[in-house]
Amino acid sequence: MENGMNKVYAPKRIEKKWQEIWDNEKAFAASNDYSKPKYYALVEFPYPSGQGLHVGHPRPYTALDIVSRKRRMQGYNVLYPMGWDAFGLPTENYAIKNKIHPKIVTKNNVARFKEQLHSLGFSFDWDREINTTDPNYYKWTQWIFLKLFKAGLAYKKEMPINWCTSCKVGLANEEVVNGVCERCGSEVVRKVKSEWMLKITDYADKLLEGLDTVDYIERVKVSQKNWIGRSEGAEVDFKLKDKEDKLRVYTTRPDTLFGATYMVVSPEHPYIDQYKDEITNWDEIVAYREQAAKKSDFERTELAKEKTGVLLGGITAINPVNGKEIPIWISDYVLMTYGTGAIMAVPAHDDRDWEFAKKFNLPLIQVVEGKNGPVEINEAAFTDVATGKMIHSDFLNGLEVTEAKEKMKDFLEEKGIGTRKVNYKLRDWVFSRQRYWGEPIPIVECEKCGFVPIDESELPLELPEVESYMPTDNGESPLAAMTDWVNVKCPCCGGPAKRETDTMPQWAGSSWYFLRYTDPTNEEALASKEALNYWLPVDWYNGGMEHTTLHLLYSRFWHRFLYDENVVPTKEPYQKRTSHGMILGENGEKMSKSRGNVVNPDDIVNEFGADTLRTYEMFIGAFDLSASWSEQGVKGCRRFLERVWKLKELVTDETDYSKEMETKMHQTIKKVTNDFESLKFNTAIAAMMALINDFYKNNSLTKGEFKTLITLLNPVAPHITEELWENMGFEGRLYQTQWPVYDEAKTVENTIEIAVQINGKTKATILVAKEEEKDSAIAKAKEAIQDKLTGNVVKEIYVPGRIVNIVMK
RNA sequence: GCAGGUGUGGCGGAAUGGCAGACGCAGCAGACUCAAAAUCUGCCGGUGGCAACAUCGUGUGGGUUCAAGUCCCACCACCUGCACCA
Repeated sequence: MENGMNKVYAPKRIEKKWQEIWDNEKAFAASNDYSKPKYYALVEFPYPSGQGLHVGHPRPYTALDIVSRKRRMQGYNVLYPMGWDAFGLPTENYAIKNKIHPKIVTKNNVARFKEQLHSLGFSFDWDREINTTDPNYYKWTQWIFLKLFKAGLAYKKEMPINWCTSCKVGLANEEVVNGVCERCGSEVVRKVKSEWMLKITDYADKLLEGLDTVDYIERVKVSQKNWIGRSEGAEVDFKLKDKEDKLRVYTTRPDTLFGATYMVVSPEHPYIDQYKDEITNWDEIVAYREQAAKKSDFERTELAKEKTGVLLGGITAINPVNGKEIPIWISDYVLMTYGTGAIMAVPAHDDRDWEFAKKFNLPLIQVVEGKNGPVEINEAAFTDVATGKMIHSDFLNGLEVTEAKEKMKDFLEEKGIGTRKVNYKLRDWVFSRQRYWGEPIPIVECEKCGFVPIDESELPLELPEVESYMPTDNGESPLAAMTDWVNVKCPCCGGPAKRETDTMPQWAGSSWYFLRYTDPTNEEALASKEALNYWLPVDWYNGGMEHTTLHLLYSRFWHRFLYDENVVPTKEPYQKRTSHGMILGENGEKMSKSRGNVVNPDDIVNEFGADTLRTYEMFIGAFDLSASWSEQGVKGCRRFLERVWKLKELVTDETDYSKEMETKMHQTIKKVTNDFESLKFNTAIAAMMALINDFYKNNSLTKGEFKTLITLLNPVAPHITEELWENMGFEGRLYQTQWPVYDEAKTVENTIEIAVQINGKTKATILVAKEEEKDSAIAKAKEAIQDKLTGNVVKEIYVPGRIVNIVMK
């Protein structure tokens, strides 16, 4: 029991001791006993960078560690796994620079990360560790790709890539900073390359509908919806004057068709070349197209969005509803990649069209007015759909906008000049990378048979050893230089063929990793049916806001596809999704080397201990908001743990709760239990701080009270509490103990202090019984404020347990 | 511009429509100490008052209510995404 060494709280010794014990006892291994209730808690697995663990990593890890530890004590079979999202650019760039195999770089980084995570005492099930760069893992990433290919969801397409003119390398968007190469600062241009694409757009509606069935925090749902960007409208055909061809446009406002005064096509629209001979100002058009093509994404978004354009001379269109002849313009505010690449412009009721019309002096025709009469359209476009009423629109006149939309759609379909149409902002997923450090795409290109998938039995298709990890001069992956790897026989006809040399993006391995954790060593399948049936869906997934669009959408897409292929049992992978806020430097700025405000978690563990770091990161503030680091705050948490440690000297032999502390104990259990499940770790810790302040005030506490306290605190500070448990001679291990339960009836004090107010202002407080009747409560209240009852009492309000309010005139 | 979020002491932050500022940090005073650190005790939103107490106070302006940080309307500021998607 008590010995000299344990007089002083020494986290270094205690933490190492318990980490070893937990490892040896496999304390946190998820069981394969599928009869127990399960709980699957998941945090985004890290990219093992060369910098090691950042002080931001432990925030979400500790949060779900708390939930996992608590759930285990409540009798759940908990799966809380960890792994490595280890393919990626920084590793590859490091490998290029230092001429080390990325495999070795990854191995070293993983070892460092693992040691750091281990030192923080997370209850991960290390037996289920996975690594996306392990061929036994990416075998199944490739397997899923083959399934997508066979289902017609993977295809090749010419796409522009970012090309650094100096490095002669294709760059990821993240490597292009302000239009120049991040590494060398040279100009980055567009270069067209044939790329693998995944047809995520086929799943737009399914991904949208699925959101209604899951419990994601609101802003995550909203950004998923915005990213998919569904809009309902119509496609309408405008006849070209004196031609057979029709110019098809997409619009969400078919109701405003009578207000169309011109049309705009994107600079890449095929009609421009098709009618080259009839266009009267061809030179002008060519010049404009060149200028538009040169604009980088940076210029299109960051710079002033002054409208530009040229008139398409010699060609006009006919408005199908009123037969009016209108001009056609070319402008880069119309995108070829959305809708039909052409629009009808209604400047009176669309901000962009209005701006364009003002600049080029084009006419405005108002077709919608306000509910209560005319509105001015010469100052700004009138775009209010909710209150608009149709005018100057023939058969639509007098209708509200929403009615007019439907009536016009019916009309268009009846007359055969248009159809209802749904569009999405979501684009297909560019799946190729011209890089070495990624999963090889398991496809062979045969001159005769085209793209042929390799046979499943040949998976994993492993990365070959190469001399250099540099992409080639013409922008191809380093794999392209490996001719004996590239040249193969066609699996289909046996003729000469070439392997695909592009690799998959980092998003691939992370799109299904949560499935592998359920059965990480399975060689027959990505996971067994039994394991998937039992563990899915993930009950709680937490990750950063930066992943709420792409990673979340991509993994939901793959999961839904695997559901359709009958591989997984649930439509949605994650039942609940939360996001944590960033941890900023002491100065309130983002932590970065250049700002010199980076905090290394190792230093905190060394100086204060892992339990202090964990407690501090949970106490720092609301979990979903960003928070600034404070060394003083860390010290405060260490002080709290010291006070918990020293409490053992005040513990009596009594095993029950004491009379005076009983209510407080039940209240604290209730608060901590609920707060842990609703991300309110800061208030849970505050409640425990308040509890020990009471113990110190009383200068004593019972064994039962201490037991409950350290059990409640265990998920937050697992080492110190386990040590105290052992010191006190309590039975077994703390991590194997039952989570404390509270009695609702005992969470309310028998005598309560309530406020007495006059006209809502507190004047005094009185003591009343838990079930005090209204009459006697009011009588007591009046007695307490006797001298202030000077007016006519018009109303007496009693809220049991809260207040008495006397309303006087 | 659109969407989402946030505005409360010196600071981080608490408050199912019911005593605003729990808990922590910093600060001040005291105890212990030769001294410092650590620890312990007390105080700690503003103004007035020796005090009891009074009065103001949750970004701004209105409103609903016996009662508003909390609900409604209109604004302001900051943060985070998306950004010419017809």
